[in-house]
Amino acid sequence: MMNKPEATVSGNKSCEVGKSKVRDRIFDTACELFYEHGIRCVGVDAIANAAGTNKMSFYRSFPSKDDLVLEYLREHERAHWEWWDATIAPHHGAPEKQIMALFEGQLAKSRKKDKHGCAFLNAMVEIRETEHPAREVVYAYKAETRRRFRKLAKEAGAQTPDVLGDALTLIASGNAMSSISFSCQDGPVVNSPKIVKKLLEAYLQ
Amino acid sequence: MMNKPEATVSGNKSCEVGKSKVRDRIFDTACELFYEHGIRCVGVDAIANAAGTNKMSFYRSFPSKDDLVLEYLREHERAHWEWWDATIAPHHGAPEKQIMALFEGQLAKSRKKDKHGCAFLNAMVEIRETEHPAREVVYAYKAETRRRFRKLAKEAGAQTPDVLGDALTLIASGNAMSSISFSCQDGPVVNSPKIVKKLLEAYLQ
DNA sequence: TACGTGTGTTACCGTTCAGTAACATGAATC
DNA sequence: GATTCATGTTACTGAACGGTAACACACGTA
Repeated sequence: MMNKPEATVSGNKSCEVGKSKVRDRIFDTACELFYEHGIRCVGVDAIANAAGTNKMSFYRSFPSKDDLVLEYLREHERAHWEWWDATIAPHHGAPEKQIMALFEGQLAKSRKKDKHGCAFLNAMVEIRETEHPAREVVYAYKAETRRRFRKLAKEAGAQTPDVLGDALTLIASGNAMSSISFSCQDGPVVNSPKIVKKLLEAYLQ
Repeated sequence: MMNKPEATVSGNKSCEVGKSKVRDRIFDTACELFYEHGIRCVGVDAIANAAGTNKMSFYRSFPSKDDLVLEYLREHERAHWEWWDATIAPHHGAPEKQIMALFEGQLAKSRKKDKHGCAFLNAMVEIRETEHPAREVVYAYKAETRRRFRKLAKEAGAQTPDVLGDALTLIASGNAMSSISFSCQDGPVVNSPKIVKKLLEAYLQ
């Protein structure tokens, strides 16, 4: 269980161009199902069927469900930082605006699709085996979030950047949590941009 | 599944005095195991064995695992509000102090035993069936938390008590989330009292 | 034509888990 | 002593799930 695959298929052309089509379909389907219904609720059979294939093809693409879960989290991680970078990019050199953009973006996302909370936290709750590699992805994600918020706070000129950074980290976490535990349309997340603005005022003189 | 039991045993003495001893042992054990390892990870057999009994005795006390889960959450709810009331009681009439006491208390708890996040949120992640009664307990808990923080903010004299209340709600949620996703000793939660103090200063003139 | 490769299909295995049936025991009560 | 009631014990059912074996087919390429 949980050993590195190193490619079951090794040197064929389709693999270099775009991996396998079936594999992609399975992976995309799994990501949706895992986020919407949870990791443990979604079986291998269900994923394969929803992807229009079957369990055997699943196991030709992924050595185990655990490997798929790990890949699912890594993909979430990648997409998240891509979103983060794209969100702050238009305000280069203006850390306060970057921070505001992040929280407005999070609010916008919470209105659309992120109805099931934070994929990383959900994974943490569902996977309790301490040695499971998925947990390290989550730890890394949380640590990186904190680091980035503290960095932004420092760039914004806060006297206590670590404290402001942690405040932003906590608000962001709280937002993610809200989206799963409140009927989404008017949870506390709607006030988070206002709150963050106030925090910035308070901590930047 | 999930029907009201209305007491399998009805009129014996031991039931009126202290319910059944076995039942209590099972329930206490289940609460610990559910919180530590998650609801889905802990089977009925494991609970019964850890409580020093067996599955049959379990099913004589609880009509189903789902009923036990529901009771587990209600117990968490009861204990939480008991803690809340006890925490703010010494500062009656001083809402600012009450708020600070809550967050200092949360920090103290996070240092001790709450290493596995928020029991309600965890349940929300593990139980995805929308019709499951456990979800309503969580919704109620979150709504009540928000209501209480907004009330405290109002009593403290905030111009925008709903916004300050939501800020406190978000920080508290973020704290709970931190305890599951950071190596606990120095997550952002350690700065939460400072942050809350700053928030109070900012919102109360 | 022959072959390799990716995929579909069916039928399995072994395990875990919620829940039940039937019976045994031991202590208190009448 | 007979009854009652809570509890223990063993064995079972049926379903879900992760994972595998064996075989069939279709298609492109040499």
